[in-house]
Amino acid sequence: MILTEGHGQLAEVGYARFSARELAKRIGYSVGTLYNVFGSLDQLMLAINGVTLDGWRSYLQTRLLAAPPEDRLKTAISAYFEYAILNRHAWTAIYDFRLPEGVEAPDSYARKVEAIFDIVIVEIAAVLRPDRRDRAPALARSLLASVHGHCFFTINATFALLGEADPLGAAYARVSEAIEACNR
Amino acid sequence: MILTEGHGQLAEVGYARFSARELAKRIGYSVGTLYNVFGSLDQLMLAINGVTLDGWRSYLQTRLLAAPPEDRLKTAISAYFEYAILNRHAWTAIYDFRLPEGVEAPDSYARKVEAIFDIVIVEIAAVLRPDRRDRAPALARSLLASVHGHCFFTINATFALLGEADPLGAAYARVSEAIEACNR
DNA sequence: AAGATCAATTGAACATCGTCCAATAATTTA
DNA sequence: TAAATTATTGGACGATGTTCAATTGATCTT
Repeated sequence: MILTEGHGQLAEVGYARFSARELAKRIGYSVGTLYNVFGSLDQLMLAINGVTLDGWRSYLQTRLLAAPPEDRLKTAISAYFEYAILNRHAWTAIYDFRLPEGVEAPDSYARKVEAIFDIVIVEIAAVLRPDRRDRAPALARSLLASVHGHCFFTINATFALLGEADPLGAAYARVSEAIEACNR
Repeated sequence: MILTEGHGQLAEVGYARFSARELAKRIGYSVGTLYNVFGSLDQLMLAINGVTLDGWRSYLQTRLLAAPPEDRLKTAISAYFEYAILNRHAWTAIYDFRLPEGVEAPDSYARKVEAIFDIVIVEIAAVLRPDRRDRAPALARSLLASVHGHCFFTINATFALLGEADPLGAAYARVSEAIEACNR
């Protein structure tokens, strides 16, 4: 309940204007309680970003459920963009927020990231030649990065600045080429 | 001088811990002066990120000057990564910082981004079939996004978390495939 | 040289933030 | 019921972005 409200506030105002005090006000507790529960703002942010990751994974899964077999990859990429655009602030907060140097994210958080990654691995593997399926994880990582770049440049207006009219199409083209190259 | 010192502070402490008051202290002026000169923290950040963009472009150009003709693209991608890694904090600040909604970056800033983009266009065009050279701008935008994604996941530890051992190699593979596909 | 005009610079004041922690309230245990 | 444990509070602290009347410094006029 703290987390859903926190996620809500983050989605509204964005990472830069997110405030623990404001969240405390919204859930009807005092600031101190938030700190007793989470220990620090960093841990709270981590937990809220975890909610976003869960929602993102869930969105991808739902969209893929209704995807025609021949269009699953396109659906996955579209869903990636859609969630980011529909949840601009929460999505960008995943990348805006960084743990202090040296501190690394707990396993629970890493698993949420891996869960999204795993969805993509399956889809990539499905379109690879059977004897090349072992390349799916590495290819999925790389294509996830490519799609992320396209999505990020869409959301932070870099593409708009450069006059790119079809970021989604470009992302899909790059993914298709890579898979084709791997299957050749 | 304000800007170089500001860029220095940003490179040291990172965007999250950057402070106008601290910068004022470093340059021997008061906070108010900083605001008189730049109007707001946003404008100051924009100007400092502009310094980073200039440095980045300059780094790319320098590295390309010494690049063997057959390896120019690989050099460009490597240089992209190198600058980001060598200037973690300043580089990530380009993406951490965002203007308030509705406000867009001034032309001077857009031109700095385009300058980096233009460097890549030239290199892409050089490896495209002459009759496909018109695709260079769009392809450059897309490949820049792909490389950015790989670089970003390298720096924010997503790749480390996923066990990716060779992000640069992956980025280069994706770029090569796209160019090959375009030339086919 | 003195006075007047303009520009540059200051730093205190304000609201807000993350963080801490002794004090208080609520609940559980004995 | 009394004691012990847990949950919650909210004021205090230092630091932040931002503003702006007051001050200093420079330039020009006469």
